[in-house]
Formats: sequence, structure tokens, C-alpha cells
Amino acid sequence: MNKVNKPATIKEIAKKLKISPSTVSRALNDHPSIGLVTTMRVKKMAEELNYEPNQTAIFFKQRKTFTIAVILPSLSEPFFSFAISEIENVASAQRYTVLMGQSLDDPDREEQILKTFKNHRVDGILMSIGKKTTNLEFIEKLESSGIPVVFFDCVPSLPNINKVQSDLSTGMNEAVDAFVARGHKVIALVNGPKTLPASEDRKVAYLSAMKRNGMDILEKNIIETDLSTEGNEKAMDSIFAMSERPSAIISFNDFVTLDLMKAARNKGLVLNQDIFFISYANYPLWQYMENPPMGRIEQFPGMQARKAAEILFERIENSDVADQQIVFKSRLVM
Amino acid sequence: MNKVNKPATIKEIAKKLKISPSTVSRALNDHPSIGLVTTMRVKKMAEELNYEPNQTAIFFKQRKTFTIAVILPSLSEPFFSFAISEIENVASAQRYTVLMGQSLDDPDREEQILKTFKNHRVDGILMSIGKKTTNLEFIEKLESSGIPVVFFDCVPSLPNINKVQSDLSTGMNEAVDAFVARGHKVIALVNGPKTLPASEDRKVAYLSAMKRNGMDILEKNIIETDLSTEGNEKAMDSIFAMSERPSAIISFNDFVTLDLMKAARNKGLVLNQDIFFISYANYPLWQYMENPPMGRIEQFPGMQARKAAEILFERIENSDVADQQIVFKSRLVM
DNA sequence: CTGTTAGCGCATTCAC
DNA sequence: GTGAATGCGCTAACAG
Repeated sequence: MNKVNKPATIKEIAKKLKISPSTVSRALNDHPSIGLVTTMRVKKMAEELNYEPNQTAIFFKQRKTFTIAVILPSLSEPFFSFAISEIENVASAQRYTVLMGQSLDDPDREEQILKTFKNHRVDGILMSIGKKTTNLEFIEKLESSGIPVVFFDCVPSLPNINKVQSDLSTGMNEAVDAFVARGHKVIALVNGPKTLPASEDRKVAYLSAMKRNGMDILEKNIIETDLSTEGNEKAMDSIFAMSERPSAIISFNDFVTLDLMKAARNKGLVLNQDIFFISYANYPLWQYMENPPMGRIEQFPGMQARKAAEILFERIENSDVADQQIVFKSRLVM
Repeated sequence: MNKVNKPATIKEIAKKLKISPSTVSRALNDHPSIGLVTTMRVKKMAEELNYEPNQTAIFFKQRKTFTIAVILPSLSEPFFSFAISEIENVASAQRYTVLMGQSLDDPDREEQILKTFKNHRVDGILMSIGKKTTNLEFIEKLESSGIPVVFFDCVPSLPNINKVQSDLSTGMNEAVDAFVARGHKVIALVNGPKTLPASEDRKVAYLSAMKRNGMDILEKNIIETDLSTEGNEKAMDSIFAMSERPSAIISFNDFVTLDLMKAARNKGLVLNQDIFFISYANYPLWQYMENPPMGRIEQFPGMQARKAAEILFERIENSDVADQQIVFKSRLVM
């Protein structure tokens, strides 16, 4: 099993056939100027010798790697899994391969990965930035060295970049509307840490949706969690302790909701009777649950990723297309 | 944004410094024979000119890409997501990058992806084969052209290959033991299609575990589903219609169990009272459920993948290490 | 239609 | 300690 056969090269085919390497190269690439007979002979010999093009040589020579890179905070989160799968589909349809890295929300690691991808001379990068990423110089660096970057989901709030994101407010509006329509008087938001832009977006959307529905806005109805299970349980504790306890809760994401629901059950509350939930979806399991949350706000990770990939390939093909900022509406699904 | 700066090369550094390119190359690689002063000067100039090594050239020259490839049936299934994440961790610790492809259980697509990876001259491949893959010649081809392949989870049943897999029987034993200990008399297996090796493995494990517990084995208690939701519902129908209806069900995987549970509820059965479930885990949500299955049989995808990656790197580093066939015990978790 | 030549950027062997 | 020369495998400009 350890006998390594060095694969045949164009040169060897040429020698066997007593023709020049360039002819062989052209024949293999179906260059129109090469005679049919020659082309056939070359291909036959290539077959016989088990010729396989050395892509590393081609990449080097062509200054093109037919590879895109994807860098995400995590490769194991369902939200990103859907994204990854779609990206692979788009890329493989374009005959590109996909390099992957996860930053784990560590800016240093993120930077390191980007550097590696850059040195690999990938043809483009798809990215969702980490929660703690603040230094955005890398974008200009990559773009100016000819590597297009398209962001999705977690995108920098810069103009003149290419990005695909979700408008959190539409789903929030629908969620608040739905709660109000069902007669809920106290609607709470269990939000993530203030440091996250994603939290700020949710808060703004919540305030506007509440106002739009003519609801009273009370600061105490905006509860913050650090997104850990303990944090979520504490959030439920504080909700439970409130005098005018909310009957409807919109939460940061599914993980939070699942913890809140569990905590609520433990306190003797009956789901979808004493208390109702809607969350920003990131963990698809509602269809299987006996007593699922009332609804979820979908952000369509697969669709976002697909669109981002399509934009990336547009930019790879044609380097001077205009910047694109796409916003998909989030939607309440019940 | 479209001004593309061609990155500096070693040659340019050499010219600026009026020294030879080879010296620059050596200095950048901290070659001991280069004087400290020269090395410093070179590095400083490299910094100034924003030099970045052209990895495509290095890959080509060194016949090594510092890249491993991962090919899986699907990139969006949670089971594989965990695997991917672990692989990325191992690889990035070794300063390797990771190329990904999904076969979608299509043998042609799988073959195409493998070919691409081979032409990319990846240094090694991690693979879980598709459900319909029968032609295994590619293994020998890859190995003989110097690309080590390590399989995990869905592995070919060949000797002399490197693989990491899960022993389904240990968890099955524990599951049947647990049911018997709780007094269940009729324990059914809802299995996948006969065509899958994974189904055969489960069946063998089930038969042996039942026998080991002195239980009667009835053919009708082995129900087959095509794994679709409809198929799963039909499976529940047939269970419901049985005269000696099973009170305990071990099923192919979580998706099956979730459908069965839903169907059981719809028929008025009370979970964990009238009917109990254990399944091979592939979708982690039990901890969040109000009324979860009694248990799950864990196969530890992350651990399998990590081990497979470690073996791959061993083989990449040292091409003549012995073949390794690792089997991790599956375990019942309640 | 085909051959000759050159060069991509780098590491490395051989000189000095 | 440093420089000159070579070649990895391939494509493409130029020449016929």
C-alpha cells in the first residue's frame, strides 16, 4: 500500500507520442486548433498512463485556484450547517471547491484563518464574522489584493461592502402582532448581551413593533441573558418574580427559548396556556415537539448563504460588478 | 475597490536589498546559514513590501498542500456537523486547512468530488461513504497515488484500510437490558431499509441482545421503514395494529423516533407510560423536550471524527504506520 | 495544425 | 554566509 506511483505528466505523454508538450496540453483542453486525430491519440495515451492534471501546477500558473473559502463562527451550529450545505451546492455546481474554517468567535483565530486563506490564493471568501470582531481592516486588504469577500448573516455595518443579511424587524413585527391579536397585554423580550449587535437589532425591532401596536413599553420587560443555560434560567426566574408577569415572550433564539420553556415548566407554568413563546429560529425541532413554542421567526440561513455565494461567484466572474447589499425579510412561522 | 495590488515576491525583496532571491528565501524561512543581520533586513523589507508567500507556488514546488479533504454524505446533518467541527479543530491545530464536499449519497457525485480532491493534491482524505456506494476501487487508487484515506462512521467493510467506527451492539445491549429490567415483554425494532449495512448491523445487534436476555424473537417485531416521515408513520400504524403490541421500541435513529412518538401521541398513547422509546442518536434535542424518549444510543460523532483525523495526520507525517481499525463502543444514555 | 521558448514563485543543489 | 542555476508541471505567446 505504500508504493507511491508518481502520476504521469504532460511531458511523458508527449514523449511517448513523440509530439510536443504544448500540443498535448492543448489536446487535453480540447483546444480547437488541434486536429481531431491528434486529440484522440493524446486522450487515449493519457488514459493509458493514468494521467491526472496536477492542479497545483495549474493553480500556480493560472493565478486561480477554483476554490472559495468559508469562514464562520462555528461549523457545528445548525444555522450554519444549512448555510454550509447550500454553499457547497452552489460551489460544486460551478466546479469550485470549498475551504472551511471556524473562528469560534475568536478574533485572533479569525484573522489567522483569513491569512491562511489569502495565502492559499482562494478566489473568494464567504464570511459571517465573529461576535467579538472589531477590526475590519482585513476587508480592504483582501479586496485590494483581488480577493472578493461577501458577508452573510453576521455582517459588518459598513457601506460599500457586499453582504446578505436578515431584517429582524419584519419577523418581530409579525410576532408582536400575533401576540397582540391573541390578547396578550404584557409581551417581554429576552435578549442577548448588549455587546452584540444582534441584541441591539432585536431591541430596536421590539421597541418599534410594540410602539406600532400601541403597547406600553416597560424597561423591565426587556430582560437580558448571557445566553448560557444558567443565564436563561435566571431570566425565567426574574420573569416569574414579576408582579405583572408577561404572558408572551419573544426571545433571542431557540436555545434561549428551550431553556426558558423548561424553566417555565419547572415552575408549574403550562406552555401555550400560561405562557407563550416565539423566538428567532436557529435550531429546527419545533415540528417534532409535543408542545412547541407558538411560533418562530425564520431567517432562512440556507437562502442567505445561497444568495451570498451567488453574489460571490458573480464577483469572481466579473470583478467590477456593483456592490450588493441584500436584505431578506425575516418571517414569523407558526 | 478594484485596484488589484499584485503581492510582492521574493524576487522584488531581493532586488530592493541587492541580494539574491535564494538568500531571501532562506532568510524568510529562518535558515540557520543566513546571518542574523541579513535575516533581519530581509524580514523588515518583507514587512514593508507587504510580502505574503504565494502558497500555490509552494504547494506546487513542495508537492504538498497542507490541506486535507473531508467528504461526507451531507454537510447539514447534525451528526456530521459535530464531526466537521472537530476535524477543523484538529486540522487547524496542525496548521492544515480543510476542504469539504458532500456526496448527498450519490455515488457519481462522490466519485467526482474525490477526483477533484485528488487533482488538488490534498495531503489526505477523511471520508464517510454514501449509502449507495458500492465501487470501492477509489481507495486503492488514492492510496497508491500517495493520498492516505481514513474512514469514519460509514466505513467500507474491507480489511487493510484505516477506519474508525462505532460498535452498534454495545448500545443495543444496554438498551434491551434497560427495557427488560423495566419489565417490558415485547420489544420492537423499527429498522431502516434492508439495503443499508447500518440496518443489518442494527438487526444483528438486536437479535443478539434479545437472545442474550432470553427474550422471544418474533419477526413481526422487526418493522422496516424507508426512513421517510410517511414510512415512519406507517411503521407506527402497523405497531398500533398488532395484537401483542410492543411497549418498548428501539429505532433506527432520532428522526424515526420523533416521527413514531408523534404518531403514537396522535393515536392517544401516552409517551413513557404506554410506550417507551430508545433510538440511535443523531439529532440532539432530548435535553430540551418535555417528554423525551427513555434513552438514546450515542455514537459520539465528534470523537470518531477526531480520532479519524488524528490517524490521518499520523499517516501524513509517517507514511508507513500500520493500518488502524478503531471501534468505539456505542453507549446508552438515559 | 504543431513546435519552441519562456516563465509563473519558490526552494534547493551546487558552487564559492 | 551568500549567489547562481535549476526545475517543479503547466500554459501561452510567438513562430512557423
